[in-house]
Amino acid sequence: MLNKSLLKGTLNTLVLKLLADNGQMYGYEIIQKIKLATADQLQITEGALYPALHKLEEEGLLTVERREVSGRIRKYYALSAKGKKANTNQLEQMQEFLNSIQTIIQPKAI
Amino acid sequence: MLNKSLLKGTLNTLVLKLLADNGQMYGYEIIQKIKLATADQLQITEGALYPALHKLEEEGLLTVERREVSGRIRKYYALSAKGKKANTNQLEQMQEFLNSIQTIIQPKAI
DNA sequence: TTTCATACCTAAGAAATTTAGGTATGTTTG
DNA sequence: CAAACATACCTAAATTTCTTAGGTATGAAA
Repeated sequence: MLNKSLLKGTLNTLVLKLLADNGQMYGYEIIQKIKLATADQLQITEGALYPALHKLEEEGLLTVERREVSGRIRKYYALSAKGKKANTNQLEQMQEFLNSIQTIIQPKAI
Repeated sequence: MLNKSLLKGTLNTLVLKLLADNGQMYGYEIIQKIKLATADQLQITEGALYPALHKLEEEGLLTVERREVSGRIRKYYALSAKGKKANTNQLEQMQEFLNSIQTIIQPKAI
């Protein structure tokens, strides 16, 4: 597990991107997916994800649909039109941010 | 200027790396260097940097030396032995973190 | 002589996350 | 079959990190 403070500020962007790629997902699934995709390097906590999802929904970036699957209730989230635009913007910004970081942390970059 | 929330958690690592590359720097210089190196994309505020430097010093990662240059006082910071180790570790973690992020945000990565 | 750049600082508030709980059902295992 | 584990949701207090918005002081430029 990486330094947790590195994660700050990236969660929303990751969530939007995952929903853009997968159409719809529920919270628990998002957590597992990130763990799996990063070989356990990134472990999102439920205490971070659920409030983040609620906020994104409140802001109109996500739509929700409650569905019962094998006795348990899942809340499936998907991108709204506004969410799709936000995803595009945030991915762009994230990429520029990563490039900026790289210019500094690459050996003898400056 | 990029989304500011993306910066969270990366400042310490950037500072350590800059000091590792440049030997010693003072606060104001660090801010200018980051601006320059990232073509104004990353703008560290003084309110973020100075407390961060104080904390790193308090933790024993940095050493300080006050020097007067052309009528003004500068506080030159450099890495301690502990700071050098921290730099190495944090760079490694940062790189893994960036890789993790990339596996998710690259088009159709999952 | 006023403005801008340099150079340091702090404190209140906001934002994002961690930690540490809680509830409940289904599945696996000893 | 009972206990443990996995699934699936949730919240609230505390912590960390950063922004915002000040403040002080000197030197250079307009």
